Amino acid sequence: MQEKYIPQIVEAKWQKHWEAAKSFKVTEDPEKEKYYLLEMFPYPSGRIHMGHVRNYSIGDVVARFKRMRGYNVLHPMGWDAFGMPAENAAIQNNCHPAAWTHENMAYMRGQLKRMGFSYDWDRELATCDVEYYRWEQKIFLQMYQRGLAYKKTSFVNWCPNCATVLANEQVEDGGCWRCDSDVKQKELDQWFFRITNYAEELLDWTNRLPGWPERVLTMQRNWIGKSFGCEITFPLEGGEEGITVFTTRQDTVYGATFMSLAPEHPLACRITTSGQREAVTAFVEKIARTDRVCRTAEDLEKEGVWTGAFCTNPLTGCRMPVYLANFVLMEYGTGAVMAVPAHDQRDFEFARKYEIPVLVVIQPDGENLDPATMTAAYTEVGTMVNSERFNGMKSDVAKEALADHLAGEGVGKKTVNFRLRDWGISRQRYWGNPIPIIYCDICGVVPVPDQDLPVTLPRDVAFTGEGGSPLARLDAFVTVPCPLCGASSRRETDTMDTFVQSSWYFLRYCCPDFTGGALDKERAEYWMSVDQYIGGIEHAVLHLLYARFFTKVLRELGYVKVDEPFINLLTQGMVIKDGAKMSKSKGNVVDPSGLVERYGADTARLFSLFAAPPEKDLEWSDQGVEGSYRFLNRVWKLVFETLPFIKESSALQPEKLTGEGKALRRVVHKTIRKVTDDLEERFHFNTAIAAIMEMVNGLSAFEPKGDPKNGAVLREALTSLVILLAPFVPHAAEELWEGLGEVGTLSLVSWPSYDPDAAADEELTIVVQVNGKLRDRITVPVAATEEELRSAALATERVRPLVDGKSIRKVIVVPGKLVNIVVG
RNA sequence: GCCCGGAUGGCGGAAUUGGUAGACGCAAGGGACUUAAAAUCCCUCGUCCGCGAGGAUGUGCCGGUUCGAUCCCGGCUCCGGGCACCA
Repeated sequence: MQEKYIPQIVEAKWQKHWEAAKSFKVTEDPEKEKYYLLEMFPYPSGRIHMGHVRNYSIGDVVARFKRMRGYNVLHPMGWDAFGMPAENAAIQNNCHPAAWTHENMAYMRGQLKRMGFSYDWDRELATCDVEYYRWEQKIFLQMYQRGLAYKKTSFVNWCPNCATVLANEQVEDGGCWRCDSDVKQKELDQWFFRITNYAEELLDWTNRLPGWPERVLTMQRNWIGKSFGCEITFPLEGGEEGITVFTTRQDTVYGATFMSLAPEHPLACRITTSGQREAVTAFVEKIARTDRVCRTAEDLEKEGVWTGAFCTNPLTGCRMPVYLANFVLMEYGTGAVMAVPAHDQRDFEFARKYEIPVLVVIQPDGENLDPATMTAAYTEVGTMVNSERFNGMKSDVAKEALADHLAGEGVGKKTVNFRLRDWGISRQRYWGNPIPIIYCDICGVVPVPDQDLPVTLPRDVAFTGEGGSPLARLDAFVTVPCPLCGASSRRETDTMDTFVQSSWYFLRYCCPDFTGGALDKERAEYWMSVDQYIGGIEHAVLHLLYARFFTKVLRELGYVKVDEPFINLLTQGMVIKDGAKMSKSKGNVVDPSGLVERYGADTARLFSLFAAPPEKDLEWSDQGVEGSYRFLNRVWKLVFETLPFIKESSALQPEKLTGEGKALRRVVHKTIRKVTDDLEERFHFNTAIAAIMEMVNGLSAFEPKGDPKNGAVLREALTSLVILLAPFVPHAAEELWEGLGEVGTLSLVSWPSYDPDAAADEELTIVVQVNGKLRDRITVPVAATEEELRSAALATERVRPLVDGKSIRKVIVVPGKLVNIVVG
């Protein structure tokens, strides 16, 4: 080995070695226990950033550690390669999204390889490759056959000037991001996945994923939003039909004084009286002009319009005017709300504005609400009033009783409702997976037949950003004969949401070269589920929920057997600098390439692992990077300078060690224990590295290096040190391993186990407290009995004056820890 | 508003089950080496009092449980995140 540590040379050497030897290639081996480690795959945006470095460094430590622990480790990497930025780049720079994406992938692949991550590159996949997305089309059609994919109309953001659909993030202040025109709501026919079918199961399993962070599970539970209540039907005056509402507050039904419908409610138009028609039409149109973000803003003023119609409260017979209200959402519940102004804040504000009567049906304890003087709705539990037979009951008890009563009267029933909505997957974009559907005027919606799959994305399209999806303007793509009747028909030109691709990529990694279908069942069964998934908290809901849903769908379709895709989840914190997330606009971006050029990949990895535990935000520090680099230099120097003393060493005879040699060996084995625990149980890489640093400090200070009887123990210390470093700084560790004269690739050697006897202390420091205050420390043999501890503690010089002349009330002895003397 | 987190030296953080608070690193100060600087090595480093031995105090604030609380309980303050007209 060289005297001087030159990371650039060392790293290039070992990266070449691993690549040539295919050190990290894995195959399914039933004899070995598998471990599937996965980091969220990147979007090929151009170059990797510090967040990637951190995410993938964390993952690589785990992968390398588990590999050394003897697991058959699947550690793949690929590209979330479809998406809008590629299309934006095409519009702006006149280059094809495919070319842009492939260039980025090539560059970023080089960057990842330069970091020395131990991926099985033979399993690399890109979701924009037809060999990937063709299977997704097949899955889509299977879902369609089962009714899990279906079409319905839905609203999208629409720029009338560009004549194109906008994603939510392309709407800025209610205007188009490119031309600033006012964004309108446009109703389009779109494809949906029936995720709501799985709401109950998705919710249920949140209680069976102990390896997930609690806050992610909480977010998912909130997102699914299960609530218990009743459906109640209010008959419409002068008609057969009624309005059905969902409510969780059936205890307030006697206080319902009007009805609110979503402006989009199908009944809205039909029940409007001629006198109110003009006002209602104006209101509905106004709502259609508001974009979705404003529509659901908190501070939006409650507004509505009376339809001229009335319905009847089925319990009181009370006549209730039917309004349309801007805050009622068609997507939730039934799109209709029974309005109880006395006990719902929104209804209260609405009633005050339109001078609708307020009727109190729940009184708080020790108070007497008067509708005339109330300034806010009372929403807590109280005593029922004005509610006939339920008067005097506690409102929370009445909830149950009323549910039964409504059912008995035939006007309502108990029900549950979910906040979760079906997943709209249609995107009016080019750079995505084409939805394999054909529309025929005669046969209707026709799935693309199996033998015609895949529907490949045509290359020769023009990108202007105007006039909608480029696919829709490509006649050669759109016009096809109907597979059933042969008549000229049209292809679906929408592509799938990119979240669809990321919902099953982890399954395809199990068998990326499989040509017989989406998944090779046998291989998928061997590897699934993912044992450890690592990625950013920003995916807590959407990606992680969709992937769970998709796994369940694929289970139903017979592709996999598992219920859940990810057993353990680690959500790593952000990389921040000067207290803020790194961003171009803040000018606080640290480019990984510059860092790697200057210090090498090992230093970059070491710092991002040492500076903070993985789930916390990491504050970037240039001086901290220097420190990590200094540490590696110290390790290098230590090994290099100790080398001459271990050359001739004989076999290690632990029982013959004494004094400093024995103490050194104790440090070594304690460190192995500590690092193993931190990696295995806790993922506390920062404390593992701290322990290794302490061991290096100990080794550097070890004086009798030249004593031949210490040669063997020094050899053990150095080889252990290098192995412990291997998951964190693999290149330097490989080189040092070779320098020590060891054979084989370090990345593939076995992780050491510690010797409990060697790690055991002979003496312990015991703390002596008087009345809970630390007064002295005593050193005792490990085997000291409680009685010995007690008398030793009482006898020390510092303790005696504090105890003399006072009565000892109690002595608490905690073996191995402390003695506390309580005097009075 | 609701639901989660979190608060420890100048800074990042450690303390794994209620038992030595501040490991490890960074920064800072002092010293060695050098013509000099860089690099490297050694020492000091929570605060206050004391020449010193040592003492007092200290984990956001107030209180409680306990022989003993960064850790458990109750009440607050501040910071971060998620959800937010969800009927």
